[in-house]
Amino acid sequence: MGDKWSLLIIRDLMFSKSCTYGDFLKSPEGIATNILASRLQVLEECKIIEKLDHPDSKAKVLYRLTRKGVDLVPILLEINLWADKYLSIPDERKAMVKEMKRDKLGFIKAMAKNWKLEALVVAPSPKAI
Amino acid sequence: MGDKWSLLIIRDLMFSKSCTYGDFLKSPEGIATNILASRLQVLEECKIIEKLDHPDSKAKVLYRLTRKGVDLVPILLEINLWADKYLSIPDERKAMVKEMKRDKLGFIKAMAKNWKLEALVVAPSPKAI
DNA sequence: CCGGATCCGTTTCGATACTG
DNA sequence: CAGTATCGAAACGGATCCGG
Repeated sequence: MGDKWSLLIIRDLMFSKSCTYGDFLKSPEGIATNILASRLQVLEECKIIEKLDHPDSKAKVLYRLTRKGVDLVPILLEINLWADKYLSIPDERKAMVKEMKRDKLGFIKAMAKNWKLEALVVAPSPKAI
Repeated sequence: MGDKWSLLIIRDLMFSKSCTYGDFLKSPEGIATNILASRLQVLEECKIIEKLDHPDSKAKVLYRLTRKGVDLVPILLEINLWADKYLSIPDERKAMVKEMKRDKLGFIKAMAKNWKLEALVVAPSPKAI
């Protein structure tokens, strides 16, 4: 499951707000629908992501990183740092990389914490508030 | 160049003593000769590895990580830590992972240092001494 | 509409045999 | 030893169709 597309899905889950099938499709790299579906399935079987019912509509599905998935953050972080040094990085991600550099451990902890918060926030629909 | 085989080549260069075409072929994963050749070429084009003449024989070729390649160490390290937590790791690598955990920064620095030493050691043939 | 599944032409991969 | 050549198998990707 360490292929290009899986990595991009994980990246989107971590660093963008992407969490639905449609979100991943919109990613600039342009994944095909069949590839996306198969990768999501593999990642779910590996227990790196999990499916949740979307609070708003039955037709939507939420994807979320599991603990095993969140533990991939340090790897993605190092990849970002390397890419920042040797490749060109999209502007929108520069601030994040800067923060990674400034406080690596803090960044990782913040990510893990965000995940717990989001678990609570997602459950009740915004409309229900 | 972030595919399975390229990663394994880099891993071998970093953590095993592998540095020739033949060494990589002997890796337990069993890469095919044509794939190996193509990946070595790509990695060289990306300036992650470089070719050197083998000091002993014209027929041999040494591959070595460049600075850009050595800078991948933190990524491989984090992958090892994750794999150690969630997958089963070969016994021979357990000691190394333990050392990585104990002193992450020290490990990375040691790797970088080793590289400079090896650069000096490799140049003159052992026979010439 | 959203989340997929299916079909199909094209590209890439990879095992083996072979060459310098 | 360090690679090419060949060729079947697998993966990709685009378009389209299906179910809730």
